[in-house]
Amino acid sequence: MTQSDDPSGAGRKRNQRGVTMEAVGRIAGVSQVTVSRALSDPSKVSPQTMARIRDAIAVTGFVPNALAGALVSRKSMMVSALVPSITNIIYASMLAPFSSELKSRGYQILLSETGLDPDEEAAVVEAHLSRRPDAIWLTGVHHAARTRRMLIGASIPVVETWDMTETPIDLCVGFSHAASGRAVAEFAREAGYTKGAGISAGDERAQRRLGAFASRFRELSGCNIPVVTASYGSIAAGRAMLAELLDRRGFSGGLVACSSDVLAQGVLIEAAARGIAVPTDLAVVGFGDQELAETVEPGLTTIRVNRDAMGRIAAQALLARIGGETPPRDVIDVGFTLIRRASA
Amino acid sequence: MTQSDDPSGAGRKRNQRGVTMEAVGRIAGVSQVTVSRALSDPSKVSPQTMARIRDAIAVTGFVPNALAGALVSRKSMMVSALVPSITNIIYASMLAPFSSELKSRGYQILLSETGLDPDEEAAVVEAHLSRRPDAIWLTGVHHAARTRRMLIGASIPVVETWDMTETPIDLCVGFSHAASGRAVAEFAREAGYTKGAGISAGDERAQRRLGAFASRFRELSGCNIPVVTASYGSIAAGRAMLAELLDRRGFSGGLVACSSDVLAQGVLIEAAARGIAVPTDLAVVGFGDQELAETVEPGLTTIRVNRDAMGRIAAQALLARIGGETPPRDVIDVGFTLIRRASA
DNA sequence: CGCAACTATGTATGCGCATACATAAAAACC
DNA sequence: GGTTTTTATGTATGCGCATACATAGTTGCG
Repeated sequence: MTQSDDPSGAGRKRNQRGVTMEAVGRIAGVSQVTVSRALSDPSKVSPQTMARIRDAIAVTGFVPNALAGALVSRKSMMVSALVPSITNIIYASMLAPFSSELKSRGYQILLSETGLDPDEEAAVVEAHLSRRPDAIWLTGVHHAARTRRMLIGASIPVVETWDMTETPIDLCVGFSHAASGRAVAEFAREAGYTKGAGISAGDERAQRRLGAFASRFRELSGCNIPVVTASYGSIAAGRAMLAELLDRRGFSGGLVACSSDVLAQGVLIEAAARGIAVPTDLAVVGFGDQELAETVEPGLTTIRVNRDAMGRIAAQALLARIGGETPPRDVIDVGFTLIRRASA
Repeated sequence: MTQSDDPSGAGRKRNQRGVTMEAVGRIAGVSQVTVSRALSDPSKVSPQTMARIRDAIAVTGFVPNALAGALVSRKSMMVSALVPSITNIIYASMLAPFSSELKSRGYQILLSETGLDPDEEAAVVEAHLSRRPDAIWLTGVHHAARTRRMLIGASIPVVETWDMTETPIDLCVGFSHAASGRAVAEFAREAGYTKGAGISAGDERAQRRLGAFASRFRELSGCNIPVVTASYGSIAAGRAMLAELLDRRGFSGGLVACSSDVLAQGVLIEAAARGIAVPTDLAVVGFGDQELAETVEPGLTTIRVNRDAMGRIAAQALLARIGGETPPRDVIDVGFTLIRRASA
């Protein structure tokens, strides 16, 4: 018995701040279900009752317990989002439209960083699944076997983003990193650059872009080009890697493809510091089309990926799946565009 | 009766993918509680039983339902984080250490963007409280009255960050925006700048910084200085605002204080485009000490705020409160530092 | 050997809500 | 005016787990 052995009537002391629908109902003179209905579908409740319930809610400061609601209804109204890093604007800028699209439909975001390690991702996925999200967003398409198993077992909609695969766990919204690298090589050829080099960050996708760039460049020009790898894509790393190419790799000009705009900005700064003219003596191509690409001097030629669309489309695909629809395609390639500015 | 009227034995069809502790226990030959104990405190279960349970979990792919656990234990192991925008590196870089600190203690982050509108924040706070977080992080100290009421009513630890107040809802970890603005004015005086101007983003905290800068500048130099406001702190806005100052506000040199490093970068770019020498003809001071401040040319003089410490300290303060400790101080000022580089 | 203390497990219960089903009263219909 | 339909509400139930309490079996100790 929760209430009945509390003769004082108010039944309040049992837990300091636990206003429930039961308590609201008692004040409004109705039962718990009626309160529940008033909140989920006011048309099912008479206007007078509605008013009394509203007053009771205001008086008590009642906030419904979504945990209990989720437990019984099997709908948590939460969507998990797993990104490698929230401080990386690339991921954050996909997350923002994703999140806002879902918020407008009443969903909340359970966010975690996974780093770039598949095992860490698996642990995070497990923690998230224990919260019973209604859907889940993953960054990338390479996951631990256990991750795939858990996600399939959970039988919830899953969207993998920021990459392409023929075999999605469920849905995939992204683009081909290899194709973007090749596009830069093809641009280099068309623009007449016969020498080249690459600067990559250490993560697998960056290396895939630069690897594809280098091998396509070789196919088209017949010559091998140096690719150097920084552990992390910072401006400082971009400067250091250009120095490395020039001072120790025998690179002496041509087109430098970078795995991110930030690295490319470092290259521009180092070139300026050395008095190397861009694009005359050195051409630079970035990746990402962040704001800085347009504003640095010279403007940065780069690959634009529609991150906003990716976030939005991923959210819509999940919402459709949650609604039981079978989407026409499991895999959506949002593509990319090479934006030519002054740097190459 | 959940199981007993299912004569087929396995008792599985009732809900496609709902492996429960009950089901795991049936396979391992123990009861539901024993499974619960095995997971929460293995020392309470015999090694043989533990092994059987582990096998059963592996076979079924069981993932505990944290919603149910949270409902009964009244501990959700979730912490809410409310930030104005996740794409703003300022907030994201506080969030990252905050999140990682909490993750190491088993907490997950429920994240939402609030924008800069107090009413929107109130709605988000309500949605979060319905999920019964064990604590909550807010950005800023100005909230709707309803927000304060809800948070006090929820009786959970609350930390307000990225600002200072004498009257925190619960805890406050931040710094004084006004003091940072005054510090720039005092630096200007000491460095010998007698003329000045300000460029602010539209949000209240930015305006507070620039307002304090302008009034302190006036106190020290006796002259009024123009302050222009951009709705949003972008590079393009920084360029446009410098143009505005020069072309329409009669500003002709001296020190320009900007409410963010990004705006300051725009100023540097516009100055370069106009052939104005920095710092000789125009001195520039930013705010935030983002990576670009160190790498742009000339290096940007700016205010550094230890965002990493703020995130970490806020997390630790919340954890202490959750653990029932009474912290020595409710309000922690992490301060700021003026970093002098070449731009001023 | 007898009783206390401990170990390993089980039974009972309810967290707060949504859902299925039941019911009373009012409205609609021929 | 009686029957059907609709409206407004209530009763009963259980989601999956943690917690309090109960109960065998086991060990310790004088």
